[in-house]
Amino acid sequence: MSQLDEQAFSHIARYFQALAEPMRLKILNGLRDGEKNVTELVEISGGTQANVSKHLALLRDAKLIERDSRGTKAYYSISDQRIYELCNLVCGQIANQMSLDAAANEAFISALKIN
Amino acid sequence: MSQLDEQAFSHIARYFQALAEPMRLKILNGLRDGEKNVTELVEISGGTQANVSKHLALLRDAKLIERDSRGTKAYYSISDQRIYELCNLVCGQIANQMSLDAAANEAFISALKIN
DNA sequence: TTTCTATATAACTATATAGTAATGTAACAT
DNA sequence: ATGTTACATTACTATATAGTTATATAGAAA
Repeated sequence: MSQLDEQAFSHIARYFQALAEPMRLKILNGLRDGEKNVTELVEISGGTQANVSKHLALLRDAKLIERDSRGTKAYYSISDQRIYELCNLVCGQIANQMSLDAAANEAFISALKIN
Repeated sequence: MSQLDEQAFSHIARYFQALAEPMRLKILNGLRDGEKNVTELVEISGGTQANVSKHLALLRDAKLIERDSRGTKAYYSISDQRIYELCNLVCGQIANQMSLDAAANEAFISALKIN
C-alpha cells in the first residue's frame, strides 16, 4: 500500500469522523435550510454554547462548514450540499438493516431523512 | 427534537464512526473484489492479526460486513455495496477541497477512488 | 490424543475527544 | 469609559477506542 494510499485513507477517515457525532449531525441538519448564527444553533441543537462552538470549530476544520462573521454574530453555513447525499445514503442503509414493524419502520425512516 | 430524532442521529453517527478509521477503510477496500479470509486481510492491510480481528468484529457489529465460517477459516464480505458510493462521495468532496498542483492532485484523486 | 493452523478475545496502555465550567475577547450600545 | 451581547478558548474530567501482547478456542491433520 503506497504512501499516497495511506494518506488517502486517513483523509477519508477524518472526513467520516467529523460526521460521526450526533450533536454535529444535529448542527448540520440545522443548517439544512441556510446559514444560522451560533445562538440559533445552540437553541436548535439543545447543546451548551461552549460545546456547540467547539463542534462548529471542528466542522470548520474539516471544511464541512464556513463561517461568516457579521458584527458581533457568527453565521455558519454548509460548504458542500453533497453532505446530505452522504447522510441519505447512510439512512437508506440503516433503514434497510432495521427490522421494525411497518409503522415504526416508516417513522424511523422519515426521522432518518435529515434532508 | 423528538426522541426518535435523537435515536436517528445516534444511529447515523455510529454508522459513520465505523467508517472513520483508516485501517477499517483499508479492510473494506480489500473486500471490494469479494470475500477474503482474515489472514488475507491481515496481509492486505499490513495490520496485526489481533487488530484486524478486532476491526472485523466492529465492522460486523455495524453490519457493514458479514462473516462466513468455513472450516478453520473465516471469510468476510461486504454487506452492502453502497458503502463504496459513500466513500466515492467523500472522495469527490475531499478532492474538491484540496488545492494541489495538477499532477499531485490527479494522483491524489485516483488514490482516493477506492472503488 | 497431540499438534498445528486460523481466528477470537482479554487485559492492558496510550491517545483522542465529548462535555463542562470558567474565562477571554471583540463588537456594539449606552 | 462601561456594560452587554455573542462567541471562542482554556483547563479539566470522563469515556471511548486503537494497538499490543498474551492467551483461548475450534477445526483439521497426524
